[in-house]
Amino acid sequence: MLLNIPVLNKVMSVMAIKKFDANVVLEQAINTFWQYGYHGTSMQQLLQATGLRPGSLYREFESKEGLYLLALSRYAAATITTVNKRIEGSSSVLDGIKSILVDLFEEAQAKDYCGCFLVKTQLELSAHNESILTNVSEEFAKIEANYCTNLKTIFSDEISVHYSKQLMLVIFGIRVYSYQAEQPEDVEVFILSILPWLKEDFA
Amino acid sequence: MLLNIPVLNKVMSVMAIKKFDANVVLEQAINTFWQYGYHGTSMQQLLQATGLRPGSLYREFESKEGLYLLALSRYAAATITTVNKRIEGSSSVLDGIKSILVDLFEEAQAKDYCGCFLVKTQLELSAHNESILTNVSEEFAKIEANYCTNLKTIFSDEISVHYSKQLMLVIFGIRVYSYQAEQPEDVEVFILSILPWLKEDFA
DNA sequence: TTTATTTTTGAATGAACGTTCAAAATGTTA
DNA sequence: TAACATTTTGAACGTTCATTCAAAAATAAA
Repeated sequence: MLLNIPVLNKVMSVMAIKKFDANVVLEQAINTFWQYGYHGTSMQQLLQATGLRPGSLYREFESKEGLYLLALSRYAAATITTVNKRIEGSSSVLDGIKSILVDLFEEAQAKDYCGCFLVKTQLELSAHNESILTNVSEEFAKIEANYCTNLKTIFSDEISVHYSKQLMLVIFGIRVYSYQAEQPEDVEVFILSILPWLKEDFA
Repeated sequence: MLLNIPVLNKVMSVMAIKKFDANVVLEQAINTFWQYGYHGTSMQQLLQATGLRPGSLYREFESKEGLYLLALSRYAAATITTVNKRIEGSSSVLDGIKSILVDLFEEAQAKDYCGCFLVKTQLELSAHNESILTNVSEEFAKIEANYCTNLKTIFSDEISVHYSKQLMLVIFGIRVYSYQAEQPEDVEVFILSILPWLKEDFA
């Protein structure tokens, strides 16, 4: 295989091909970190999960922390994409948001449920690594801004800002409350009782 | 000092006195674990925080895990006590609850804010230790039941159950959302917009 | 085939981890 | 003072941690 990457007027050829797909490896790393946390995950676990040897993993990702940061930003990007796809695929913005919240509750019924990677990172690492805290906060700000943008197609700017704050708080609440045993009898009713404006559907 | 502890018809005398107060040590351990998490806290840190030598600490608490579990249950007990004292010291149950929520937001402004020890434990250790997960869930159930009991002095049983669920979700939400930068302009207004029933004051 | 370049391998490394325990210190009783 | 029960001490232990790097393998161009 010849890649023909022009670098400084030269043509580089690749003499050995990577045996692994970095995207797949990242996905596996996300799942491991997500479940066990940063300090709770050992390199051994990551090597096992990815099937890589230490040398290869370090050549590609620099360090455990480097791998974690990449996993984190990958996860954050996927989150926003998922939200928007869900809203687009719904009959209305409010219906989309409502179904996102209902799903959060229902995901939590899975026995391997492990909450939100961003939230877990925030709580675990806020005391260790200020830059990660900033990093995660920025991602949450993006997510909130994204909800706000969607709400502005229905509500005034002021109300959209307010509702998107409520939304974030409730999402965080669901993310933690879901760990507790049983689901409310009717999840949708419960959500609408906290965020009644989700009922008014301007579709 | 003679303690005179009767054990099996004998009188035991204490020949050497403990130099530390186990309650103080526990408090110091709580603060360290609370801030850095279980895996993020090393025995070295705990020895430094408590001023104990490894032998003394292990003689008293068995292991790192033993110390953590004791710290956790101590923290949980203090939580319920604090809630009830706050409600008792308020002009009404609803006013007490409202002020608890407002305080949660304001605590988060402290630069050494580290959220809720129980929530952090739940998120960090749910994948490692099923018994801790159960433990924490039980504590949350107690806290929810305690809110419910207080609400029943005002509302019907059914409504109290419902409202205490809302309350727990919102508390979790505040606990996580607070990490994000700025406080809402008017915290009380924000809280009342999510839990409007806190407004109706039957004092 | 030789040369060139990149990737994989995996044993080895030093540091940090949680934990132990024999010896010393402590303070009361006899 | 001697005998004792209890606590403190802290060096040492074996393990696991994240990480490294010289050597081998892989692949394509010359």
